[in-house]
Formats: sequence, C-alpha cells, structure tokens
Amino acid sequence: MTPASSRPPDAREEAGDRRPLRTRHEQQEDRGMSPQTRRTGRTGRPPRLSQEAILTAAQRILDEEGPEHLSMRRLAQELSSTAMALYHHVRDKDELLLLLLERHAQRFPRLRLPAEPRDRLIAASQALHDILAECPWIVEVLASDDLMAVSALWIVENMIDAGIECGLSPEEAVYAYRVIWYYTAGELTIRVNRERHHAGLERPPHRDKAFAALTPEEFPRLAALAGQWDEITTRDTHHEGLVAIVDGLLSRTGAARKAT
Amino acid sequence: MTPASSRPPDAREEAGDRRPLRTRHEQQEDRGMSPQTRRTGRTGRPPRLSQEAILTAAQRILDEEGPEHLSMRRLAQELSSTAMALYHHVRDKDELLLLLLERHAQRFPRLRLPAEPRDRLIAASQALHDILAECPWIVEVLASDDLMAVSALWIVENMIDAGIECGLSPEEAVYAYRVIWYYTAGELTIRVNRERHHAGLERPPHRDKAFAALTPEEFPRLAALAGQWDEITTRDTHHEGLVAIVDGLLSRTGAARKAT
DNA sequence: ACCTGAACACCGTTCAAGT
DNA sequence: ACCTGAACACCGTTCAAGT
Repeated sequence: MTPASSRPPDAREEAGDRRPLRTRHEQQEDRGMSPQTRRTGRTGRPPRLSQEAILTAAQRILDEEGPEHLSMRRLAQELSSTAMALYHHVRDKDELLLLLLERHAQRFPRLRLPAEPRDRLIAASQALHDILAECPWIVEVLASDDLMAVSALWIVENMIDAGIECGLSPEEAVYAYRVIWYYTAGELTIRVNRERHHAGLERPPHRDKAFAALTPEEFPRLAALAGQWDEITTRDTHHEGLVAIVDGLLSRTGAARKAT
Repeated sequence: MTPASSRPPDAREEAGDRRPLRTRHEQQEDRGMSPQTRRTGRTGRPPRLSQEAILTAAQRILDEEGPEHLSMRRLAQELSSTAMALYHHVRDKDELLLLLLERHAQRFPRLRLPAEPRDRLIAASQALHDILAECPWIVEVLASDDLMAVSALWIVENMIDAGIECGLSPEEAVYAYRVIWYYTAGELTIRVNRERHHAGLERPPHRDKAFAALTPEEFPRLAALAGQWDEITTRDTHHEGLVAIVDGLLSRTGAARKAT
C-alpha cells in the first residue's frame, strides 16, 4: 500500500462523465489526514457514517448472511441509516466491493516466497488463489479485470518476476500470468457457484438430464465414469493443476531446465 | 442429443420441493410427440406461445440488445404477452438460459477432430471455447457446473477419451478436463466482462489507481511493463495458453512422448 | 456537509382469477 | 390448458429537500 505519489489528473469532470462528487474519504486521502486530525474550516454536521463503518458492516453481512444478501438497502438498514447516505461515502456498489477486496487483501499476511523462481511462481499463484478463495463473494468483480487490487500487486509482481527469472521474456511472463489468472478465476467462480447451489441443497436438474443422455454407445468414456463423476469431481485439484500449468508454460522456452 | 432412454424417476413431488408443474414441453417430450402430432384428448385454448417462439425471441433480444436486457418482462413484451405466460413454457429464467445454450450447441457443427490424441484434446478444448465464445451471455450459467449442456457432451467425451489415449488414467483425464474447463471458463468470463465494460467506453477507475501505485522501487517489473500493459494484455493468447496447459497436463505421466 | 424520503425504473416469481 | 393482472418482495440510483 504505497500512498500514491504520482496520481494521474482527475479526469472525472470531463464531458459526458456525470459523477461530480468525490467521496469524503477521497478528499481526506488527498490531504493525508484522518478525520480526527482535521481541524481547519467550518465543520458541517458531524458524520454519523464513515467508510470504515460501512465496510465493517458490509463485511458482517457478507460473513453472516452471504453475498446474495449484501445490498445497499440491507447495508443501510444494518447501519440504521438510509441507502442514500451510503452514496456519500462510496461512489457506487462496485466501489464498495472493490474497497472490501482491498481491505481483505491488506489483512492477508505478505508471505515469504521461495527464492527458486519456479517454486516462487507456484507459491505466488497459490497465494493469489488463497486470498480470493477466502472472499469468494467478490469473484464477479474480479472477473472484470486482470490487474488486481492494489493490495495484491505484490503477488502479481512476484509472478511476473519469477516468470522472467525462469527465462521468459517480459511479454511471455505477462502472458503466463494471465493464463494462471484465468485458471484461478475459473476455478474460483465454479467453486463458488457450486457451493452456492449446494447450500440450496438441490442438485441441478439439468445434471440429471445430462447423465440420462450418457448412452454407452455414443459416450463410452463418460458413461463409464458417470457413477464416479461426482466423487472425482469433488476432489480439490487446484494445486495439482496449477503445477501442471506452470510447467507447461515454462517448458515452452526451455526455461524448465533451470528449475529443481 | 440422444432421446433419454432411461430417465431417473421424477423426484420433484418430494417433500419441500414446491414445483408441481411440468412444462408443456416436458410432457410432450415424454410421449415423444411434437405439437402437431398430438391429436388425442380435449384441446384447451390453443397456445399462443411456444417454447420455440420464446427461445427465438430471447435470442433476438440477446443478439440485438445484449444479455443485460434479457429479462422475463422484456421477453414477454417482445412477444406481446405477459411475464407470467412464459412460466407456462419454461420453469424459470435459469432453465430458459440453459435451453438457449442447448439450442446454440445444437446449431454448432459437430467438427471432425484429429485422430492423434494430443491434437484431438487441443482441438476439442478449442471447440468448447469457441462454442461458448459465441454466446458469452451464458457464462454465468455455465459457471455453475462442469458437466456441460447435453449438446456439447461429445466434446467432453472426446477430451476425456483423448486424455486416456495419451496415457492418462480415467481419473487423471477427468482432472485434466476440469483444469482445461476452468481455464476456459475464466478466460471467457474475463473476456466477456471486459467487452461489457469496454462497451460502456469507460476505463475502470481502479485501474488507474493500481497503475498509480506502481512505484519502480516496490514493483520494478510491473512499473517497467505499465506502459505496454494494455497492449500486451489485449493480445488473444487463448490458444497458446491452451497448448501450454495441455502439454503441462500430459507431461506429468510421460504421456507426452506418445505425441507428435 | 451530511443525511432523508420519495420516486424512478427496474427485477424474478407467486397467486387467484379469467376464458 | 393457457393466459392475465395485481401483488410481493426486492434491486441500484437520482433528485430535491431538510438540518
């Protein structure tokens, strides 16, 4: 979390962009002051809400009731306020989720990674996965981008650096990072959705339909595996898959020879 | 699309499951009759809507207005009907989306795949990706499951079969399939979200925040790449990544030696 | 400056009633 | 059997007004 030393000029007032307000939090951040420090100027009504309080309440809802219950209205209720009061501290729901992710990543301990580059690439990728596995509610937000939350940048940096030290060019290292990121995002999305549906106790109905279609003549392999499918499929193979992917990515350049 | 020869007993009337209705379409399917064939019994009011008409209208909305505009109400409007009329032909929105996927997969030509197993695994995986890349609106539904739509089962069958022919055990082949599927799902999800946001013309604001945090001292690799990031990141590396993953997965068993 | 209430423009789905 | 209208229980967000 470097305090942004050089920040690009605020482009929000440009034509077509109708979000004139900067949240209170952003203004404070610019002056490097906490609410307590600030003494200058006239004070309006003292704030009942704060971004911190909002985020804490949101996290509580997430933990106790699940992501599907986190709405601006529900959150306001939790704070004995109105939905609109929140918009004074947070631009919109997306920003709220992003801030929650940021908070989560900050709390996550900055692991010591192995020195050997292949191991480091694997360990960093695993850390990326683990951080997000703990806050799966945010998967949808993540999906929107490949450059991660600021607080998780150290992982991406390590992944790219390890890739380069393994003999990849910088471009190849970015591409390797992206392949791993896609795998991670896919695994998490599917895992989360499975758990969400599992919570509803119901097996998806089209699942049965698919199994019913598995005639041994047309689908010999799948028909043979149908009985064990759920069992095989339940095993957590994330790490195994990650290692295979990393080796596949590194072997393309003969970089693998450097490794263990 | 095998007509389901053995279908598990309908468990829907069990305790707690409150979906007594079977849609008209399902009933017909059971008797193996098309609407035209059916002559017996009293006919009630002739149907104005049909599943076919509903799916066609839904597809039109998807194509012309985008997935975010497909709602039951909008769809009913398109058919000059009411939202509730739809529920006579389709259980819920999820089923509607699943039927759309099924329809799409059916229309997709059943490719001739290479005989050589590694190439076949790659080609089948690519086909899976390509089918879904054309109907990205459904990514969210896909995410819920790893056993695909009935009409795409031939691809999964081929992937598993090719894996086994490459020397993997059946369990390993399923696991390989899942790794590839996670990669595919992740790639598609992120691609779709990017396009969806790109359509809104706005660069995500937290993107700038992340870049601003990229001090060369703390993040040397990322800082050096920042200028080219968008450019590198835009390149479509799906196929490259797929090949690397396949090779990584196969190399774990010495199966790679069999290949080309 | 900070917050509220009412309103806008939506969702998916249920239920009782109509023909 | 097929469809309708009204209603339920929600969304995120805007806007004008209050203190």
